[in-house]
Amino acid sequence: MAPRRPSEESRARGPATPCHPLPPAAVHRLSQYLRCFKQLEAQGVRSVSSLQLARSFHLSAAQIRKDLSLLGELGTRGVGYDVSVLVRSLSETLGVDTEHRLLLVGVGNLGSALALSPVFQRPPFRIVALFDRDPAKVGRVVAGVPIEPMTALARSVAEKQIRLGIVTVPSRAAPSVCRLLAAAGIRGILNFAPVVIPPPSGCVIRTVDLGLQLEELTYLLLHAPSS
Amino acid sequence: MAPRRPSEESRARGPATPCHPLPPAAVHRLSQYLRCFKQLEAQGVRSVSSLQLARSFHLSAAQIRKDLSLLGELGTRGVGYDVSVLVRSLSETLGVDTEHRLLLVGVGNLGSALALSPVFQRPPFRIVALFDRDPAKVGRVVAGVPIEPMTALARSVAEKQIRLGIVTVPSRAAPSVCRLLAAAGIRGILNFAPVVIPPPSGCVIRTVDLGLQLEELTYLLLHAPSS
DNA sequence: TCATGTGAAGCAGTTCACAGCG
DNA sequence: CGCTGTGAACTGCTTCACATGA
Repeated sequence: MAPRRPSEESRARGPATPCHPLPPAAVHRLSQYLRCFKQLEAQGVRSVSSLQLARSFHLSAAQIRKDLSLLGELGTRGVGYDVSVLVRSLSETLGVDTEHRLLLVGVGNLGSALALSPVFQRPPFRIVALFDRDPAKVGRVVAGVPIEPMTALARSVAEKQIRLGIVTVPSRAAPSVCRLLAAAGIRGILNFAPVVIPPPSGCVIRTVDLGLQLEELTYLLLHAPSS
Repeated sequence: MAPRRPSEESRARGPATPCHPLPPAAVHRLSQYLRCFKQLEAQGVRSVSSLQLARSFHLSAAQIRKDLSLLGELGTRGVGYDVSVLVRSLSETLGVDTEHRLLLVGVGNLGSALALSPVFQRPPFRIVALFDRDPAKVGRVVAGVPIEPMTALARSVAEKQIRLGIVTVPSRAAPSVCRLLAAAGIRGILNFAPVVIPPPSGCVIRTVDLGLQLEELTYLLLHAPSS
């Protein structure tokens, strides 16, 4: 079924990333898997079976096999998967085998905290530019990066070739900031303001909404086991 | 279609919370809808049709109608929906018509930022207790709440009747902290540490993982329109 | 023999099209 | 006539069961 050429040179320089239209649900899980594979790698584990993985991840073994088979035949029948192969393959598919430079707009409490987060203290993600509308903040340095005024945004994006952005401005300002980023060439945005933002063309916006997460929890609390 | 078993005890309860087993995907959207309805209400809008809503939310009208019909017949045929009815009904279903007291463990950069977030400055969510392992932080006041030592956790949960928790501790500590919370009686946890945590019985854990969100974005960047 | 990879079955969620009601 | 509410078709994801190959 896999519409891939069974040529022997499987690790050739050519696109081992054959324009995958992976199911979104699978992408999410692959990301989780990658995290766990890296953990196993750090522990010195060389090989795992789908059953072992299932127990660690609290998922089904069939699910894991199907997800991994989407990337090609990564395992060895009768044996299992080689952890380092998994890490390499997943990293490549998800696009995290190269560095990604990010900018962050809105250096308030949340913005500062995110900029200082461990995620950005090692590859592949690195924050290389900070912006804030408040002139009093401009010039201050957070996480080793100086805060610039909004007027410097477009130029920085072009110069530093930034394609990803994080938006931690008040809800009111978020839609216009996202439009601004998209216009400057940003291709993907992680937005922390609790508002629905009209998606600019050519730019994906993913909103992380604390209140929404909490409401889903309260629903479960209300309509789940043991009242 | 909602009442599959017409002769059961479906009308037994007065309140419109008939032990809904709503699809998780629908719960997520209802939460989003509620946000928008509140916004419309604040703007003075009294009535909307599913088509108008679809345009504002960037969703399909059929989806909205189906989701809302899960809660009963909230609309008026030929007219549309009454905004205040929607707000009341959704709030009740999601369980946000009453106050929810939360605790937060791990008052570092991220923890402090979350505690100061606008979400907690008005109902229904309120942070009423902070905890940190670091003795140097104990006693400090953040967002009007004093930081307590971990040893005070179980007692506070019981005394203040807290059922929800936010965990912003380092990944290493997160699993044991979650076990601790569950043992103390916490029923739902929002975890910000990028680790897979074995779900304790009787307690739902929802993990918000920044790195995971970013990886999904990079995948889209890599395998989506206009390279 | 073992665990993978995969068609096929099963299920959930979404979209469609129209019946029903104001 | 307009818009909701909803069975029915449809799509896509998950689970199953087994053939495949080390």
